[in-house]
Amino acid sequence: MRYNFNEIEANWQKYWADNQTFKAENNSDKEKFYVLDMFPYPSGAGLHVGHPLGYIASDIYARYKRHKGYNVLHPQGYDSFGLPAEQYAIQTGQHPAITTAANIKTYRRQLDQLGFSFDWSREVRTSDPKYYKWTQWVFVQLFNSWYNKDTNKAEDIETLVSKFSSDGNVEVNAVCDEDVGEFSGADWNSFSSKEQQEILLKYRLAYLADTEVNWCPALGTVLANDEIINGVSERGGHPVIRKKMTQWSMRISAYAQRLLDGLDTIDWPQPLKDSQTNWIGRSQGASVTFYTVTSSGVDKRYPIEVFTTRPDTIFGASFMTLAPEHELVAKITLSEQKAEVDAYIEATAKRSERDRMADVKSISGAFTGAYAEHPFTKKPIPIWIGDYVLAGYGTGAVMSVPCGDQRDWDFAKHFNIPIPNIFEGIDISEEAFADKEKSVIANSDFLNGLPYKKAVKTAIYELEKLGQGEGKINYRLRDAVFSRQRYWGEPFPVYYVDGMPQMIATEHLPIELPEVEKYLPTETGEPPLGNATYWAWDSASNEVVANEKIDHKTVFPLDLNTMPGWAGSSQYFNRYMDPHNEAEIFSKAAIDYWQDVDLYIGGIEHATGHLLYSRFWQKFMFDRGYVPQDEFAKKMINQGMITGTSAFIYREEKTARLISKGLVADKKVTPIHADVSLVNASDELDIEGFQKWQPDYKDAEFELENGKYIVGREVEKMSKSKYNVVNPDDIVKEYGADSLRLYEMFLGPLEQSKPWNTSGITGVHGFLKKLWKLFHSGENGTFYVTDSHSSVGGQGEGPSADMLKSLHKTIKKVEEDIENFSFNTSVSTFMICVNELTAQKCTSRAILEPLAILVSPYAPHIAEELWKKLGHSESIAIATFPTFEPQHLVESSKEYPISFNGKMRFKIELPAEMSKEDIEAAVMAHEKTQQQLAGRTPKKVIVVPGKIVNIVG
RNA sequence: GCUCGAGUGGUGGAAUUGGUAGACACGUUGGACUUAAAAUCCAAUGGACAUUAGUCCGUAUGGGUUCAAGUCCCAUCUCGAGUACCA
Repeated sequence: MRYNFNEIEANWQKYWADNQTFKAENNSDKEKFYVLDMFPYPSGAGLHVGHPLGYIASDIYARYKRHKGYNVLHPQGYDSFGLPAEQYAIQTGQHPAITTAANIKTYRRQLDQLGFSFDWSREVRTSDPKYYKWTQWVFVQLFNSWYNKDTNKAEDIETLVSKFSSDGNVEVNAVCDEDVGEFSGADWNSFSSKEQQEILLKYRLAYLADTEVNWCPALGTVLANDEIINGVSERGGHPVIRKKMTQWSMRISAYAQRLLDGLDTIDWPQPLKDSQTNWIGRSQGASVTFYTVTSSGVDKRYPIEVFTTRPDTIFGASFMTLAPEHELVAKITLSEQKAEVDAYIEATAKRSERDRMADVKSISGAFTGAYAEHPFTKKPIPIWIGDYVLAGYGTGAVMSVPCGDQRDWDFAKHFNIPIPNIFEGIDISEEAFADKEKSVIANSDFLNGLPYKKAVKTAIYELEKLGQGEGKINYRLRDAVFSRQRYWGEPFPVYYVDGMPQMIATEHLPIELPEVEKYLPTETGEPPLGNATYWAWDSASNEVVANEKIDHKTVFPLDLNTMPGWAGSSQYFNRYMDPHNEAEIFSKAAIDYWQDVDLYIGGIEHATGHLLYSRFWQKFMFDRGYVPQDEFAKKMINQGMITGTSAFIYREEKTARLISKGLVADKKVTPIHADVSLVNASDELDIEGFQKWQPDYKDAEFELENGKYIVGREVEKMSKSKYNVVNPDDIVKEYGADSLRLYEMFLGPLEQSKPWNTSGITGVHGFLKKLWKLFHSGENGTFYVTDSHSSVGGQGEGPSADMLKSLHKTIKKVEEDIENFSFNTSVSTFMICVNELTAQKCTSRAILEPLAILVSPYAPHIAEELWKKLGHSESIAIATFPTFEPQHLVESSKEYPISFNGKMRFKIELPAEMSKEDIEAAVMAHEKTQQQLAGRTPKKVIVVPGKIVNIVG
């Protein structure tokens, strides 16, 4: 009887769906285990073989944990808001909801055919109003919160209001905008409601502010820092410019230190932690205040605050540099320098972010004519502006120490500014000396002779005495812009009264996305929601009404922006715990039971986006008492990418002939992608198929080698445009889902990226066939299993000692491998096991039953089929994972005295199944080892057949 | 530039705390079965010499520690990922 995988798989998938086999209960006496995948964005292209890699791994782990007796939560859903559906809508007029629904259908079919054990009853979609109701709700909670530095957590905004009305803001230690002035309790109470609202906005965790944003004209929207790669947009690669706009922002900077500290408490991959650490960019140093010198012609003693990590080099500061955008520039520039400075500012503003980054080498700047007083020497130092100082980092101003910083050195050299040397015995005539650990300070008054660390401390101490500085920690992490000028995203539950944002109460949520005729920005440049005619809020009836009813008395305009992609993905892992709850985001009982994610598998590309924002939201939710854990995922695994193996044909430039790879030599050729499905395993091109696929080459002349056209190969990212996409549907049809699952695991370590190569799948497919054949006798194809449970190694039809050994070796290895996520080596272990059992013609139930359970996480369908044939009525999903019983390998270990060369004696520990003679033979075979052992007296030598495993002592 | 990570056959990759390097699989070659093909099964497969036994060389390169190094240490080279005027 043939191994008919297609039939078997379809049957079991239906059985699992009909019986809701993988439904997780929120009430269970079992210990919980939560295995989470990053939910997919349902793109129009469907899945390729690279996408399910992480899902297969998490499914293996989830099934394994179920076998181990855990109540496993393994949900799946869709991150279904996003740009591609919107752009498709712009081009075709098709509503994004329709394309999204169609794409989800394809995804679901593709996921189902791979046999995943998802609990689909908990499916969420971020674009579903029932879901985004709670995304909007979290936003409202953020709006209604502020960050108290004294308690080091987020608190209800009402606690801030009551502080303001009793004592003003002087005693309040909050994370807030920098431009809040001081006021007393009496002041606060005398402010108008609008003034109060304006002040509160500067404290809220979700706040509205005029911020300089990354504006992408081509996409017509702003982008967060993590959505920009090398100065162009991540999606589409369009240029990005700086622009001031009123935007919603998230005060994630309040959590910078906690986001760093939290990394020590979670088991996440080191590269991922490193990239979050770099992104947060903590740097410890000092803030120093310089004052402008009035005698140089400036009208006032303006303070200029700078941030430095090297306060020890303060005596080497020979000038200051301000960012061209710095607000003081206009105030301090002397009239004779004004023309030059203005020209420079204008020139910088014109340069796009990209130009500025591409052109790091060229040095430019302008002198303001003003001077600042050095805090210690009291000597005047010139104030310059230069675009190497960034407005967005620190205070946008630096004290320039050319002898200790290469950029300052280059700037000083270029503009002929003196470079005083403050390092003992260091030559700085060719470059700056930045190695702080090796520096000893000189020419620096009270810092002379001090090493780096002491010098820093002393400098800060002296600055504090002067009242001109203090130790400070600076973070690179900026607040996250939260508004997008797009259609296909969560609308804000916000309307505006007198220009001030008002939140819509929970009971009136969700605010559903309005219908629009066009998905493009309006002619006046408003976001796409500006096209909606039914988009105003009636605060009397609490409902969305038509724009024409706006009267600014009870009917007000709604916010025209939508939320960014990461909004919906920042709380989905918690919503899965109680996805159908309409009264709460999740019940207390549900979150208390499930707590957090035990294993999260997904791509590292979300390191500074989704994964950072989600940690921020979780910490916020923790502060406000909604969740019991302040990190949402205990363990994280980043699966590698499966790359494609592209095929190339070579067109000779002059003749347009298509030349086989081996004949190209040094001819000038253009490589052209060929569809990988037209190439066989020996890299031979199906010429006829190729011409059918690309009719342009119908008459092309092919230059063959040995009558074949051989293509070139290159490993690239799998993508439609490279014609190297392998569709899992095709693989499943030909080899079955179990083969695909096994093969993706067999391909290599989970965390590593590796190229796809379809021809290798025959190896694991052969394994499954062998497993099948083991218990189906050849002639009539009947299922055959010996039921005898006679003793180990005994006569009759029970399992032999060798069979038990094969099985238990496998149990041990597979269990260890699953716990370590080394799925590739456990697949090899299965193959060895089945080969050994086949050689021994094993038909014993006592071997087959545990083996079926063992294999079932990897190849669930065939395992279920065997399980059923063994006479079980329940699904294998609830079977118990076999335990390793070492007595089948080694019944006991004894110690034997062994002598070498008649001289040395030591005891060895050996398995009972080996005779003393065997051991001696094994040891003697290692002549080298013997020689090397001479002169030492090991306490113990651990031996397995033919091998010395360890020498102790 | 900085921060991580990695270099093992023709290929993907194995190798517990240092303990027979190359498991397992692909590919290749030869054989069996077949009219033929597919499928299946068997054998060989790091290199060199020897073809019976065997010997020598081999984990990017050069050193070092150790009885013993793919594994630990130092230096160099190469590749990959992230980040980039962050003061």
